[in-house]
Amino acid sequence: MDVEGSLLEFVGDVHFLDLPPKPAAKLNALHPSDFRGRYFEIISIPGAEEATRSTQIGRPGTGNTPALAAASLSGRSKRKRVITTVQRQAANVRERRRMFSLNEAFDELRKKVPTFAYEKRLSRIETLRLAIKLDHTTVHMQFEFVH
DNA sequence: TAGGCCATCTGGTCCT
DNA sequence: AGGACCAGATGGCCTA
Repeated sequence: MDVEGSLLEFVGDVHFLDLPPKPAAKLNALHPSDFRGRYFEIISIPGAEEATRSTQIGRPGTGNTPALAAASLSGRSKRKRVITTVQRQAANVRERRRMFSLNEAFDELRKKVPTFAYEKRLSRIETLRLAIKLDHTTVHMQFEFVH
């Protein structure tokens, strides 16, 4: 595998330096200050944190959503898990935290993949693909060294 | 303006 | 039961 050639594929697409903060896209967020993106801090929603720690989920019956239809097709239970607004907000907070940590991991990975001083930072998919290529190259080199 | 990228929301499923 | 994980949908930002 030609790593250098692979790296060249990313010319013009990569940047070592941080880009200015990018506001979150969704405007119907939970809170007016709920702008973050990967560069923003995760905020807490009143009530949501509490709901995260202690929640009650009602199960009043089944619905008829597309998702349920999909569940039906896959042979899974049709029982719908109904949650309150507060519980949904808490789940959203958890999901944002999860994605935040995922992005932190991506940032860590970006630091480990050698790139040129591009104008843009590596995208997530580029980071993964480059890391895979480098890993393959490393394995190949180790194999040749041993044999 | 189209396409790529990303954050967020959402609901289903998995797992403890 | 409830949190974690996942994927689809949506919409904003940016660049060519």
